[in-house]
Amino acid sequence: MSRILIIEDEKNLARFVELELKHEGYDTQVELNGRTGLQAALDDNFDVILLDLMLPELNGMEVARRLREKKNTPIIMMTARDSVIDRVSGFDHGADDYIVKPFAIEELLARIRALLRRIQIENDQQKSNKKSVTFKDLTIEKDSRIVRRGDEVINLTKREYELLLTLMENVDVVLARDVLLTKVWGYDSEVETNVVDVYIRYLRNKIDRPGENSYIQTVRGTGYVMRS
Amino acid sequence: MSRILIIEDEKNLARFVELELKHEGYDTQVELNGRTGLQAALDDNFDVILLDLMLPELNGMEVARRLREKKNTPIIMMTARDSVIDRVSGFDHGADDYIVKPFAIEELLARIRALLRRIQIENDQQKSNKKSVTFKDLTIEKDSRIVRRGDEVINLTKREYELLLTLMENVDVVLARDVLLTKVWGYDSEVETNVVDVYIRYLRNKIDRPGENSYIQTVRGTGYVMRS
DNA sequence: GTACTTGTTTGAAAATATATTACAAAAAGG
DNA sequence: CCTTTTTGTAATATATTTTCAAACAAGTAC
Repeated sequence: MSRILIIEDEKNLARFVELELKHEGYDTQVELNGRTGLQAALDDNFDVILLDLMLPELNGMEVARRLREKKNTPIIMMTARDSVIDRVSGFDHGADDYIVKPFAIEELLARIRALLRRIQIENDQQKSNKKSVTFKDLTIEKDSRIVRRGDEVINLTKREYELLLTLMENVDVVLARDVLLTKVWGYDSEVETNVVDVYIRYLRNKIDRPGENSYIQTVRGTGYVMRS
Repeated sequence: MSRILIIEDEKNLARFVELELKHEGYDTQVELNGRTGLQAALDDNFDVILLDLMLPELNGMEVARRLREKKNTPIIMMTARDSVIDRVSGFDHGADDYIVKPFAIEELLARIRALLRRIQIENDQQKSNKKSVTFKDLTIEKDSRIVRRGDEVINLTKREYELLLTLMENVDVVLARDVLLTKVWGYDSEVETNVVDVYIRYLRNKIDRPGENSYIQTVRGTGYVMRS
């Protein structure tokens, strides 16, 4: 079930849209001003955000801009009647679609469906599309499988490479040993979890510089993480 | 078993719906007008209220509005087809879903199930789905497991972290020692309840500032709580 | 005030988690 | 085949955490 955040200060409209969306089976949340709306959008992972342009405390444009610094949650901007300028700058600030008030609920529903579909397709494509991954001065070129620390090329074995890639594709997410095990060794692997530790050590030997803190942090009792 | 209140003046329809709901295993009660319906809804704790829009003595909109002043019992509004205009124009009545008469009983059942599920999920999820949790100037980022008091990062062990998270996901709820034990140490843990006290102390040492009141309050004879 | 209950603090032992190492088995590359 | 490299295991060492229990402090009831 898709989750939709409604940021709208006109309570009646917010309530009405919420009801309609729930009726359609979406999971919704309403925030009545820009500040709490932005907070909710950052704290939580919504599939779509319906964002009013005119908001108290923090206007819609500003909410979109600040959200975009951290996240790519798709935004449908709700603007007052035909202000073309708003439209243009709305897109500039990271809206993915817009709808002009007053609108028929059916049109909104159609736009949400279209956006969800579009995002879905983009996501599928994008995952396999990123060509390189970076963490500080470490880079991985996926096509060539070349790993560099600064200018220096680092030779990794297959397992080492995949373990590092997994960690680097999840910067700031603590990954438990068994998660790493299924991601790198496969869901049906029957190796001891200790191999993860051993490979972390191999990686640390190859990528870290003596005296400096390791790029790969241990979170005792939980797993490993590369912290930005 | 879920309890459902049916507020509907057409006796045949009310009777039919009641029968079907009982057949599905719900516990039901019927009220035939708005006044007694509202009274019943206030007096008793139902899981869902089926509310007809057109009612004698007090119409559905008014029932919903007055109920909402006191309670958040989920409401499914039953509207006639031609009152669709009502919902579009300014309605602020506090329904959680609606169904248009005449409806197939299966649709009603599906909407009740969906609503019950939604409520359930909302209750749990608001806690566990968020990426971060906040209490005053304390924040927890769940992915990275980083805990901050203001700008300062606080290092917690696994147990400390889970205990704090549990307390912060239940702000203003007093949690008994044995509840904390099952939530943090697991339902089959066999440690003394005193370890909870010990860990509360560790947490206080790490998160409180000298001279200030502790963020974690003791409720003598009961347990601990973080009060907002 | 005294007895009693409940919560706090402590230090040390026990349990656990992680790091490190050496080595054998398996795979890859000639 | 033989050599080299990679992979996984197991044992040991080290570091950290968890737990317990006892002493102490603070409330509560009489």
